[in-house]
Amino acid sequence: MELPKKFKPQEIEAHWRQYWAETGIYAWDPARGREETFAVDTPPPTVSGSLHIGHLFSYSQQDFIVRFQRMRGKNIFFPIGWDDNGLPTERRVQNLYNVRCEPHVHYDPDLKPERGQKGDATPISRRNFIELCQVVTAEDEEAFKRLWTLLGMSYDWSLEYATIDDHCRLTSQLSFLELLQQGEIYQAERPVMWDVDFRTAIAQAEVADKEVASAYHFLRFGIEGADDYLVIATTRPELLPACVAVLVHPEDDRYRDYIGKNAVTPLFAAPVPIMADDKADPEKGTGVVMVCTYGDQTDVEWQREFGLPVRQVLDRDGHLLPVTFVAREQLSDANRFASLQPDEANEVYRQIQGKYVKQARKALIEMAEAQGDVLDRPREDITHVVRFYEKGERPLEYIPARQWFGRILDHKERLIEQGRKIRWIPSHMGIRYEHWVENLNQDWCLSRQRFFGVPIPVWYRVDESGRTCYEECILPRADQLPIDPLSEAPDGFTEEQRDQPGGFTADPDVLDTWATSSLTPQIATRWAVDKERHKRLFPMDLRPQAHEIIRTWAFYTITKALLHDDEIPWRNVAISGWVLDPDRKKMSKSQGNVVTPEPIVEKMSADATRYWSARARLGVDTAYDEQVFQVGRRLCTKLFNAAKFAVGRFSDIDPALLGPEAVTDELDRAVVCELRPLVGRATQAFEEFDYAQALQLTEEFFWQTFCDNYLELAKARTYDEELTPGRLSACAALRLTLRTLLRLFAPFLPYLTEEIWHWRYAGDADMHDSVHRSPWPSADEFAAIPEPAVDGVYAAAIAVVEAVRKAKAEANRSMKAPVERVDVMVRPETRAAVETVRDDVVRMLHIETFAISEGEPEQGLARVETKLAPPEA
RNA sequence: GGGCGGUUAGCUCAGUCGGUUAGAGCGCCUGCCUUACACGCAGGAUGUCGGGGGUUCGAGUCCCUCACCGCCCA
Repeated sequence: MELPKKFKPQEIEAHWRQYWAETGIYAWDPARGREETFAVDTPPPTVSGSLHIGHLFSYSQQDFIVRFQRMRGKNIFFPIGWDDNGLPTERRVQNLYNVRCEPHVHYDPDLKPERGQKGDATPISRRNFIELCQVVTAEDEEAFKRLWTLLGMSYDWSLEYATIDDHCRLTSQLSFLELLQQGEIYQAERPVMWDVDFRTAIAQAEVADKEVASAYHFLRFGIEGADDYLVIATTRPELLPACVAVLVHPEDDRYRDYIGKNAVTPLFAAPVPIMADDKADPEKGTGVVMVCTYGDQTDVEWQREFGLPVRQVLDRDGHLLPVTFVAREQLSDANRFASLQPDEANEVYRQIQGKYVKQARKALIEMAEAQGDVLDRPREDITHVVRFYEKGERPLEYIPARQWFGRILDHKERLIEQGRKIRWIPSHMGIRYEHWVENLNQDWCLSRQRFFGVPIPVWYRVDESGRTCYEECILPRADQLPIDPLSEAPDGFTEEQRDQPGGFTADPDVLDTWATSSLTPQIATRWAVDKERHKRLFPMDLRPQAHEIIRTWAFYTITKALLHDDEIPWRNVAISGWVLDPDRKKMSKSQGNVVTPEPIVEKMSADATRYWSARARLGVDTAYDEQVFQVGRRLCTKLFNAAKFAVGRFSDIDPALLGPEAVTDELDRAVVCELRPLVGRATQAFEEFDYAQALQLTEEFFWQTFCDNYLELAKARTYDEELTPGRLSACAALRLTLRTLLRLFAPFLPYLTEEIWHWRYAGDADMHDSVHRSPWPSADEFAAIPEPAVDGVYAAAIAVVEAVRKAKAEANRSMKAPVERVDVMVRPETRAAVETVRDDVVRMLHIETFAISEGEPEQGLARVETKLAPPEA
């Protein structure tokens, strides 16, 4: 094979990318046993999210570990999927086509909306909407797949899945039915955290706290039967009509006398009890708090604890519902709004009814100002923390709704135990998991009032009066899955009976995307359809992921594994850090500091990109720094050149003459002695998932020991005209050392190492055609090479070389400048080592006279005096 | 407010069990086209290891404390 003259990474990478695809070297072998298998559960990326440099970073980090394990002989199970179901896709479709899903709109088979339309969003049917989602995700998946391939990810593409595909829907629905049967899933009507824009319930894991500007409004509440008032401070005056009680702290002397009386809300004149509770913070506002339906989580708790009435004023869009105030004696279950002055209250409410929260707030405050005796004092601007849906734009509301829930609060202790059985890298990430579980305070809300997701596989009976009987679920058989209850009728019913008295109705909701994403191990093992295969792959060995999804992906996956299999899902979790912008800020689309990955790979090469990722240890955030890519590129160039040279020195010698037994020269044996601990340390680092350390050690050895020193020392012998033992020894040592280094670099630089491998190593009997299936280096390979007879051979050579080089540098002379005389003084015990390397040193440095004497050097191994030959005129 | 992580050369980062004079790369300076590589080679300069206190024969490393930065959770 003719060696290429110039290093052209793009050509090399394109070539080997194709080779890997054709040879299928990354395929999992289902025939091999569990103990020799290494199974990886990679979180499928959200394809509708934008690709960014962080993807390259964390996904290549998992590939380093996987490639190491593959070379250790493991049968790698490394599937990849796409997380396409859920809100990000829906939102992307809405924005892309300017459409809005309206379930009551009829399906239009010819609908072909154009992208980038302006104006009001077009309402389209649920089915049309889902079809658009599928179009968009298919495109996005291609973009991701292209990037992973470009980057050299060693996935087994035959295991590819998408969280909305048939198999994933089947798995997710089966999980739902199993847990329902186990009693781990239940229905309840209760206030849930609700995003008014997306019109859906969400779970605790999807909440993001944000600091926002707000204001306390100080409202005077009258006291029933007394000419007195209390001042409450509220940031949500629009909920005044929903007020059901007033609370103070039991120890708060200011208000002790009011407890047990009734307060009267301003504007609405609703009588509400004044009660005491520890959770009323005397320091906050005036120390008097109004309880509403529902201002926040505490309101929900107070309502439940005190059995307070529910006065729902917000609808699912965040508008104020129509309500009517009546006199207290006319109160009924259907009408819970009491007022001492119903006419006035209704007049006030009419001004805010139908408005959004913010406008209602404004209108109510204006009315309060107009009344004169309602506002106690001017508003006080504050900032406070408000809960948002992580993808939402307006604060969450608490809206009562019937939902499916998964029991997690009952299992907190066990979930913490499960977390402790898993090795977290770095270990403090496990603490974050524990804290998350400890702080859980709600069961998992599983229902989403959305469209592009896995349908909840449930129908309900409709009784003769047309009422939906939620307590009478009709469930599909496992062999019917996946199923869409909105388009399929349950056994024993016909489609005509849908939504009819005496018939059935479908649960219209889809599952939380995490209900499916939490099953990625089960999806990949095919738990739903092949229990035998599942057993052979589960628990998996590794879950690589980023730290922001510990509370979601890791947590829910651990939960599902516990509930289904009473197991941990994986033994190790490797947490990658984030890529920050050069100012150490988190990259985000809104800040405009996102780096697009594909051009980077094309410009820098995949290997250089991977080098950059490999320099960062697990869990450590990294500032985006193009200089590091340059370092990677230089390393590649250096490796290319060094390999080309080394291979060129031995390529015309029969490899049979270049086995370990040919390494007879003491210096060559000494460099093998340097190599041995490198292999040991790099292996150990990799075993501890510290690929960065392995790379650093390898790189250091390669550059300094191999290139700068050993190659130069051995070079002269490789130019011997005859096949002398010295030449053979040098060539054999070069061949073996480079062969080892290539494999140590292979997980990081898969393209270049594969290229070089195929120059001369692919045919080695003890190796594989591909460097990536060849065995990871071990000390056994060098067992046939004895250690040098005397100690310190390599160090002795370096001591002399460094001194002479320094003399040349200080004289501003070329490194090839001839040296008239070198006098080396060493301790007697070092003399033999210097004698050993004498010839190589003399030839390398162009020394005419080389004298060794014994003595006591002031510092270091040797005192070296160098006399350069005079420069030629 | 609670928790976790970090703070080492101008920049980006290593630093093993507490042990010699604290390291690398980039950048900077001085040279060198050397039969692999100038994307290279040789040499050089560069530190209050965030501050303070403690343990120890000895602390970048262990303990306490403070400051600042980031993240997670209230």
